[in-house]
Amino acid sequence: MEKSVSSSVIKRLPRYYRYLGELLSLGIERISSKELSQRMGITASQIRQDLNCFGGFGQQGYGYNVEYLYGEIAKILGLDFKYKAILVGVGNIGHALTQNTNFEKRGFNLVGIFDTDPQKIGMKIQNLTVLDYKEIKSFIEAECPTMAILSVPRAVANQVANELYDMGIKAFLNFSYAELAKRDDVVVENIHLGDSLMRLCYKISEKNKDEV
Amino acid sequence: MEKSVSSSVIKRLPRYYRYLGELLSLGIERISSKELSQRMGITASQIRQDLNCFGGFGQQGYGYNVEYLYGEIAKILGLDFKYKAILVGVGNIGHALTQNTNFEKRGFNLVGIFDTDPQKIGMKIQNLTVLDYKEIKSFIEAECPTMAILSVPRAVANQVANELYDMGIKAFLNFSYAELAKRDDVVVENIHLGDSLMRLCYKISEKNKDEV
DNA sequence: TAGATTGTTAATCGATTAACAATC
DNA sequence: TAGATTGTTAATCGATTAACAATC
Repeated sequence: MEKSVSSSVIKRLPRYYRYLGELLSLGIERISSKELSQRMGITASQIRQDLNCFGGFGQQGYGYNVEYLYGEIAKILGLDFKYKAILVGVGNIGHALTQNTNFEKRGFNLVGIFDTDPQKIGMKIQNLTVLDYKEIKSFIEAECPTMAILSVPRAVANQVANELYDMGIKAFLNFSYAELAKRDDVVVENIHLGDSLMRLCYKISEKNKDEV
Repeated sequence: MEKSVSSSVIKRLPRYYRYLGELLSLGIERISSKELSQRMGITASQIRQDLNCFGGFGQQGYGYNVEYLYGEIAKILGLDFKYKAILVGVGNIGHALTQNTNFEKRGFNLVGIFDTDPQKIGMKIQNLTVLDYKEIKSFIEAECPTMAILSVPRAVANQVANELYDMGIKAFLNFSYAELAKRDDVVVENIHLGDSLMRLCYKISEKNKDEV
């Protein structure tokens, strides 16, 4: 029904949200697109265009109320509703995630952790106990989580994703180096650390070339 | 001197590299832009345009030799040269990184790990001992690392980055939630896990709207 | 040679920036 | 009211796709 918002805009939303959160914590009440643009290093035009994809949140001659806009972006992102999430694979990255990430602040509620390794099953992580992956089906049926964080080895990533899909999970945060097969009714965010390293490597190499 | 390649193209390079690596391990010798485009879910035109930013790696009527192209992209990315990297901050994420990431394959060589926490200093991680952050200056002077992985708390991220900059480090892989101040002679890759979570949250919320 | 597929130019599409009337 | 700044339309810019001549 609604005209869908371009992915370029979506990618910038969390960054706006972060900056506004910072302004808020600094006690700044209002901000103009011009000042925000200077802080963020983008154009004021882009900020106004981006925000107007979702509605008019500002006021002519005044700018934007920081607290209000912060709240509105939270609503746009869907952070006001906490989706249930499970973590599949307690590797180092999976483990690190549970410790570092404030899921609650980013729209999620971690409700279950799974692994196949007997050494890990039973471990306490945060306020949760690592469960046997064999129990995941009944768990999902009972709890109906929306999202799964995939932190399993590359070789089994697609198989696990398919199993979870069949159990009803249609959203993935994918840390595995595998590329998940695309499906129309599934949303995925990939975090490929290796790709980031390679891009950085490229940038360093380019810079060095220029200097020589 | 060279016309610089657009960042849209750069972003795709690691993905090409991954796909080619996979083809290589499958024993596939040659591939046309058409077939690769189908596998990757992009257009053949885009693949040819992207590659031709760097040179003509294919052959009319034949396509691309997988092994050759794989090697060429590695060169473009700079993976053939191993830049020395240090890890600053042995939080969970920092620790996880050292275990999971095959730095060698992505252009880097991890040569030092630093923290300020006495409990962590002296720990053995991989083949390295965690050193006191106080010693980092002399270490950098001796080893001349190119890149630093910043895995420190948000509050000190910019301060640490500035210190490292003054010691000569001009490339950062930033895991901290802070946004590093931009400098002309510094290259940065940011990994903001929180942003990925929020984007996923947005996508889930949008999907749910459509279904209602 | 005929067929296939590249490299490259031209056409299209989308995203960003600029401009300005509306309005607080 | 005058000044500031938005929301929005128009202009520009860049990236993607299509087309095709070159060539293996």
